[in-house]
Amino acid sequence: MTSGSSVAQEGVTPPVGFAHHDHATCVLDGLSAAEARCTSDGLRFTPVRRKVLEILLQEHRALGAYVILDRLRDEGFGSQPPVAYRALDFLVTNGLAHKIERLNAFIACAHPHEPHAPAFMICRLCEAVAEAQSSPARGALGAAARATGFRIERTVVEAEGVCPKCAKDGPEAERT
Amino acid sequence: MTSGSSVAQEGVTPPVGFAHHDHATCVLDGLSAAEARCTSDGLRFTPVRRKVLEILLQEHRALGAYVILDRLRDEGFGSQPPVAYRALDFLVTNGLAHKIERLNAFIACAHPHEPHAPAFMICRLCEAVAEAQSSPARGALGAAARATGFRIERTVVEAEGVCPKCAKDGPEAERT
DNA sequence: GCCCTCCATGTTATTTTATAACATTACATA
DNA sequence: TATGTAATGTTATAAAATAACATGGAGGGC
Repeated sequence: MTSGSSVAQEGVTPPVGFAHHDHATCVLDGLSAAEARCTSDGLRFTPVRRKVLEILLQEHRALGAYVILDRLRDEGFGSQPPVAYRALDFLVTNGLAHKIERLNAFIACAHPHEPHAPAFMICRLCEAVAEAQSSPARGALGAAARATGFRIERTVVEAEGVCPKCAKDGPEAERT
Repeated sequence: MTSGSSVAQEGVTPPVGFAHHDHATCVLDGLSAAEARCTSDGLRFTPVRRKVLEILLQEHRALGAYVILDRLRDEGFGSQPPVAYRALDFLVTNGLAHKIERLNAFIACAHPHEPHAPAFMICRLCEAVAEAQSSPARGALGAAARATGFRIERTVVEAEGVCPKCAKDGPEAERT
């Protein structure tokens, strides 16, 4: 984070993921935030769940369940699909991770502290994913919902495009 | 919101799908709009593609590829997955249908005339889906993208919740 | 008309993603 | 320690999607 590169506009929490930052703290902060949340909510932050969150925190990209499963196997955990899916389900249910529907893949939550309606920016070149906040009820979708009487409970907001790094690295450069 | 159940607010095109309407015209209009589009763009609106669109138009809900495939088989078309996936790919590519990522399913486009950024409202009780327009670049997501230099090319906006009919039919009534 | 090319379709096989169902183990606490 | 509940391990299978190659049909150039 070189200063200024993630200036907040219009009160938006700046997204993590594209900008330079001390990545080690992402992992440590994420794990301790999760630990705190689970303790205060009476949830069990078991070794598999912790390991899956750690795997996710190590990247600012979405990982498929089977990639996670491979890494679990390498670490000596169970290696059958339900092991990964159950841990992911726990993390998603409790707001510690999100599913990127567009990719059928999962990513650690970047703002595990408060409840929020996440929005994602997915780079189609380097596959980086950054999480921002959305306010779906406030835009055109919210207006349409109010107009029809639809009650929104949950939203999926995902933008596909090109991240600043890839845009700069040369037009349409493929992933190295 | 009893009267004017599809009143446009804030310039929003009212979504089709939840309100009463002459459903036969959905199918006919959809097919002729598609026909027109294909003719003017030099695209081939073949029998399979037409049939898949017709299948989709018959419901205001998203259908999985394998449901579509079953119906194709019933009508004497090929019955292997690629048949359905290729037709769906054609329809989605050309804006005549959309994929609902959250459901891994497909729905006919409700506004095949102009290019648009679709947004969907998905009822978790009756599975109805209505299409609205979104302006993702204008809200919090757009602000985050501008703040980081992310270039948005395509958006997925899907709201899950309860449609007006199900909300009225009794709290939490399951689908009959 | 005939050939040629392109595009669409048909078909087989496989990959990727996800869950059902049941057995076993760990944890809490009465 | 007995007992209930939640988590994990394991087997099997379902659901969604695509790769790869063969066949067929519509149009254009000759």
